[in-house]
Amino acid sequence: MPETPRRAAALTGSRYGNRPTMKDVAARAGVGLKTVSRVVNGEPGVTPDTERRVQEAIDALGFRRNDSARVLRKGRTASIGLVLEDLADPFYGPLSRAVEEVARAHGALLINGSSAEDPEREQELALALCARRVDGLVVIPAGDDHRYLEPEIKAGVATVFVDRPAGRIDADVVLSDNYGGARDGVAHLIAHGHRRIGFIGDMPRIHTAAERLRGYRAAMDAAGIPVEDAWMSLGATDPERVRRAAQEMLSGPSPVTAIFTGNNRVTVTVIRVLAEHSRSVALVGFDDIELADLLQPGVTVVAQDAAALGRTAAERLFRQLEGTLVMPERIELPTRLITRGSGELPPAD
Amino acid sequence: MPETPRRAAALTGSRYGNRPTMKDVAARAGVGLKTVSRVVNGEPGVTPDTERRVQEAIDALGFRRNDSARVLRKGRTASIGLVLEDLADPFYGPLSRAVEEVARAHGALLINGSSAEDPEREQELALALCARRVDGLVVIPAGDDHRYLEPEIKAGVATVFVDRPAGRIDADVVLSDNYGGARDGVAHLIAHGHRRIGFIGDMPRIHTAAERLRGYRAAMDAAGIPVEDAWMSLGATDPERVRRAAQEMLSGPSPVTAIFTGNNRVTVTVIRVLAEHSRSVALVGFDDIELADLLQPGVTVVAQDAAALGRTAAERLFRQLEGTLVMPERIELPTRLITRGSGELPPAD
DNA sequence: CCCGCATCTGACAACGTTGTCCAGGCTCTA
DNA sequence: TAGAGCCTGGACAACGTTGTCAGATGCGGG
Repeated sequence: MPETPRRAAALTGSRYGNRPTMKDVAARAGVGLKTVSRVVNGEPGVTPDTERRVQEAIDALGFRRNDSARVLRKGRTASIGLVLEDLADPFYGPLSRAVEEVARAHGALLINGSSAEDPEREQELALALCARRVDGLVVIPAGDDHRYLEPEIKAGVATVFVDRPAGRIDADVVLSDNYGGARDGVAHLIAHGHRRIGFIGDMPRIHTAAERLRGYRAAMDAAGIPVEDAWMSLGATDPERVRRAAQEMLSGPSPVTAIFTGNNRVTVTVIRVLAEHSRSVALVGFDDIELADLLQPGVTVVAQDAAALGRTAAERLFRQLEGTLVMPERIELPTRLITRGSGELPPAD
Repeated sequence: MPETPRRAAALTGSRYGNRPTMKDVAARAGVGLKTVSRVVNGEPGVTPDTERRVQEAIDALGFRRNDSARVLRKGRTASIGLVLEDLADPFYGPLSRAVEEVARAHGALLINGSSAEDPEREQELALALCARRVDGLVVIPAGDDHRYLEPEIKAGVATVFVDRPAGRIDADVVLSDNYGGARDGVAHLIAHGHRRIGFIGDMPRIHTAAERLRGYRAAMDAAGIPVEDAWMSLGATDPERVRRAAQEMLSGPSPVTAIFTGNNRVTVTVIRVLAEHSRSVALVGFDDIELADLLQPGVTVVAQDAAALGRTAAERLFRQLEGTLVMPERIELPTRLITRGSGELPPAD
């Protein structure tokens, strides 16, 4: 015997000590295998007396049904996958929670992972979830090509994209009105007398960033204000870059009197920069921020409803699973301008 | 035939259209089942030519290994469960993400769910995860009796509790130093001249809330300050209750000159109350808050490292799985006092 | 030319559950 | 009391994979 028993056990992977199975319960209760299955699943056709005997055996052995085997047999896992960008981002917390609540209402569990804005990692995660045979997938895309999901979708995995559209495939999408929200936010600044307005956003390859920039341009166009290149800055949202970008806009030959920020992380950094800045500068940010109302001045924002995004997407997912849905659809949720002071400051020049 | 084919398919749950299996791949490649398995798993002993044929068949059919079946056979799921209180709470985001990163490093996926601070839901969730045969469980307890997990732990499910200790069972626990942190925070207020200090915390049945209250009392005791009942308020952390509690403390016969808040949600509400309050009141809060530095004054906090809690717990979990751990242990992580202004205000009476 | 050995391949059982189907026992009625 | 019909219980196969083991193939040496 080349292996100790212990090592052998580790190799064959029989990790679960020796968990009792239905067979064990059946033996102990003196009934057939299928009868135990019936009791466990609350199926009819078992006399109270037999049921009691089986239940006693279950309790005595500490039996718990092995859902892996169940899944294999039934073909449905009662679980859905959520691929998002970063669980730790306060924007995705409520979204994630909303998806979870809908899943729970349908008796499903939620498996989730962060792509860290890396398309390759997104794909890896999504495919791992498919290999687990999740019933459905909610994806916040990091990449812009999702053809890798085509065979999965064809094989029956319900799929909904949120926050950003799918790339190069036809699928359900739930989005905020990024274009309209940004446009209205910038128009708000223009209405308060600003003309030199800066825009700081995320990398342009990210759909939401591009849309919000488009909204900014549209509002400026509509007001007949020519946009200078120095007023726009797109790129990574790390504090260093954003800080530099803001400082440059504020100090150039034609410094901006207002800034529109493209997402919550940018907004937070710009607030810091403005707090150190001598001149008063107006600010409107995309995404709401906790405590935004308590700052001096309060931060005016274009708020999206993250929970509604998640809820809508998950509900659509389960409707796909019910088979009542036919054509992929694009659903756009409105945003809401919340005025708190920073967006109503007059131009100071 | 009593059912239409379609309905029958729904009933038997053959959801996955007809996904190709290894058998299909084998047939198409003209090889044996096991050979396909070998190729898929990168096992040695397959000639390059055979491997190529198999690979072609895999690509042609769009085959993807069914991990449910694999799990059933191998006994390990390469997934761990995380039961937390609320995914949407900004405190749990980073914790969750940290657990995920460790899981990822070990090739495992993360399944998570929120207990909503409901012991019954915690149990339901934890047991559902065990039925899925997760390899391990990270639990942020809502309840105080975890004997229901005993059979699972005995059966080999690695288990670590975080943020709060397990109830009535012996298990690994990773905590912040709630007692010491609160004590130091209150001592900080005392050092700045306060004597009438209020404490607003979560429900006393929650371990962290009780520990932080204990820290408050210890600091007051150490300074020889008798605590009045009206200075302490424990209960749900909804804004209405907290608001009322704060207002009462500030307006009684001996109003407090400083408040220590028991967690992030309480702190946020109290900041709002103080912003409306005429007299200047000092504040130290447990848990850090985004933008706390930008408020006027900045909010002094006792910060815990949520990511470190998650990371430590998850690492311990995987060490349990490796079998290198023997005795359950209690790990306590230090907290850090961050002074920003609100905790250094002098008493105004 | 045949044997032995190494290498590659495939048949088969098993994982734990659920769906199908049939057997046996019971009750009720004619 | 016999037959019909219902109710309960159990034997068996199947889900898709992996571990075991034995068979097939090819090569080199005696």
